Amino acid sequence: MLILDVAVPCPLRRSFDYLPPSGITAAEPGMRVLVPFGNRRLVAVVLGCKNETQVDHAKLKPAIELLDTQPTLGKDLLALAQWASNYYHHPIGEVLQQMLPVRLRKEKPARDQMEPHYRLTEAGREALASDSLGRARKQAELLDWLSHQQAASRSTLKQNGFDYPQIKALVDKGFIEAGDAAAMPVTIAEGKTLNPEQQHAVESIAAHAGKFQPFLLQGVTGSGKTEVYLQAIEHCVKQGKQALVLVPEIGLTPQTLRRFEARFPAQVSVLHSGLADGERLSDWQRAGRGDCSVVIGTRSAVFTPFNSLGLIIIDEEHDPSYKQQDGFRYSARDIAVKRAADHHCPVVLGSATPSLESLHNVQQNKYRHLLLNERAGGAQPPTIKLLDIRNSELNNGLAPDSLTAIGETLGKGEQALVFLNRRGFSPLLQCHTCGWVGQCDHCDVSMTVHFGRRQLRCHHCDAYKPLPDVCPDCENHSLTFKGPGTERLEQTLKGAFPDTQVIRIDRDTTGGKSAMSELVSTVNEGKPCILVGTQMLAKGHHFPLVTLVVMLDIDGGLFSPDFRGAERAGQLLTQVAGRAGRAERPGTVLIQTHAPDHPILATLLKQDYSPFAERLLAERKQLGLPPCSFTAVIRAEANALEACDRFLQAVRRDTGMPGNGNQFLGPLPAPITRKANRYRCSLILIAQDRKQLHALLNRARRAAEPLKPGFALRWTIDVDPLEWF
DNA sequence: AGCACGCCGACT
DNA sequence: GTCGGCGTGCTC
Repeated sequence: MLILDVAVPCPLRRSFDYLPPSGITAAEPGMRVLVPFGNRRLVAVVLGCKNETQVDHAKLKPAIELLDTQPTLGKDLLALAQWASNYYHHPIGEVLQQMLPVRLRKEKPARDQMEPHYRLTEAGREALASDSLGRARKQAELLDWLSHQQAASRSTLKQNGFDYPQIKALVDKGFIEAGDAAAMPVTIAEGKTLNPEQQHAVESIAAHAGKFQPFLLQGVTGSGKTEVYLQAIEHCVKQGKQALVLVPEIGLTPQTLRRFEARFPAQVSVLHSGLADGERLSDWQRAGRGDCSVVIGTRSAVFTPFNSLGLIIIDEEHDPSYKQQDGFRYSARDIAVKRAADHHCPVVLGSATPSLESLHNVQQNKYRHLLLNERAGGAQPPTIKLLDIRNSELNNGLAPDSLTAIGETLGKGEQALVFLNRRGFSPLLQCHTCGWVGQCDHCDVSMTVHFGRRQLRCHHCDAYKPLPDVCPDCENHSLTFKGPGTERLEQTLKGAFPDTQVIRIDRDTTGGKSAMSELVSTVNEGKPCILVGTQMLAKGHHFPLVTLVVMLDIDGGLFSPDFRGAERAGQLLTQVAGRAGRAERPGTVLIQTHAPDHPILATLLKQDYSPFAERLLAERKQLGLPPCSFTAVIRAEANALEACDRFLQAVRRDTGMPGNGNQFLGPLPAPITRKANRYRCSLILIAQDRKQLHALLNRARRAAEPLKPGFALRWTIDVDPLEWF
């Protein structure tokens, strides 16, 4: 009797046995099946076939329908899912569900989505040369654009502002033709000349083709990491293999994308969250067929199927967006390294400010270190100055010296950037008469004032209410704003420099689809202006005319209760500093601080990230914290704090004594105890090696599962957590 | 996670 | 008298 072992997308840490659908006598692992589950129908994945089952035959149900004729998930991805399920202690069914593109999670049968690729015909080339399109301006633009690209898919054309009617018109005129991606010629555009450091990096990576080897490519801003990626990919593609490039969530800027597309015409697939499900599926399948050479994508792209994977690149590898922060809490960076090992290929982790994890791996000789210290075009590193603001009169967070410096910068016809990692007008609304503060009804935090919207908003849940005119308690007109946010800074700066454009960049001003790129292009028109923004400013985008950066609240990171606070602060500072000054214009970074003698700032002042990181690493070693130890967090969430605490106490007790340097921390209540009306506690597990951590987690799981908390209590496991709460 | 089953308060 | 609140238990 044929029995299917099936992974069902539900939070249960096991698979389920089913009889095959009627008429089906064979199924392969990796195929999707539609199964009855409880009283629902779910798309599940076949893990394997067997002849017998422990399950009572009366309970056994037949599957409804086999949805694939070919396995959707190949052996490699299936094995990766099993590995990830064990590593992250997450149910296999949910892991597999995350691997599938959204389209394939639904019960429609899979159909290969072949997206046509367009290229110029001879007639088109002549038409372009003779400028014969006349009034059809958009069509002429398309033709011109395509002539530089060799070929492009419909979605690529759409991304570049060309619509289907224009494509159709040109096809009808015979100026362009459609074809399969596979039939498109693999061409590679000429690369730039490399400096010796870049050359060495590319050669090292290329020399390890076909072998598993991680590289940490550490290069200061402007040192040309991308060119190294491109040429390493070129080697890979020339051997007929595919490359995967992972970028942080906001790192997929149009500039970056264009650079890849220009180099590998018609060979790049893009996978990111903004894509429509259909487009996503088509690029996913295209990669699986081997019809593209390069896949660029954010976190989930690490699960893209490949025909022949030859290289993985993880850009800005320190970026926290690689770690999924809910549900299946995987790290795309770590999974990418595992995938490279499975596929016997090199993997490059690139960053100007590497994570301590990766630097530790270099020290352990697991990763090879490639350094790029030279800045392209001989640009000078910025000068970093500390501004002691103790006892200084601040104007909404800005020190007088900062304002002076901004004025001087504008006077020189240059641009200034003011960085504050706090959006909104003010983080606190308080009554000067009775002391009332605007607090969230659902979380233990104060609400942020959003002046433009005349609202109080909670930054931890989606609560908001109208901004009161008088104190809700004592009805006096004595409400005051405590502390600045980016919105307030914008106002202050507009007041101080009335003739200068102030551009604010944060989540509130970049909400629209193209808002961000519009703001960026306004800045890069080159007129003197002041940029105000949150950490969105620190990533991805280049502002070549910014010569002054002012950082307002670095202290928060330095004294953060989170053990990664200092690492984050240092990375942020280095990245933001990298925004200042290019080529011929040296930059200045002003750091406002109450702790000018802080040793971490002192180390960073030398304008070198490496000694700073080494110092932190030594500290982590001494304290037995990651990456010098291995951690996991069990979090509990319920309507009452006591319930969480009691549950985690019980888990800790039933897990037993860890010993040998392995230990528990907690249960500890989260610093923001109540969030969206839920109370949260963490139990932290610290182990001396990976194996012990997993042994500990297995025991904890066995302890937690039968506890049946009884209340509406939810608990989760987070392996290699970025935060303890 | 869903979804059903089951046992106690304010409504036509 | 019932509609519906969410506590608890199950899913091959």
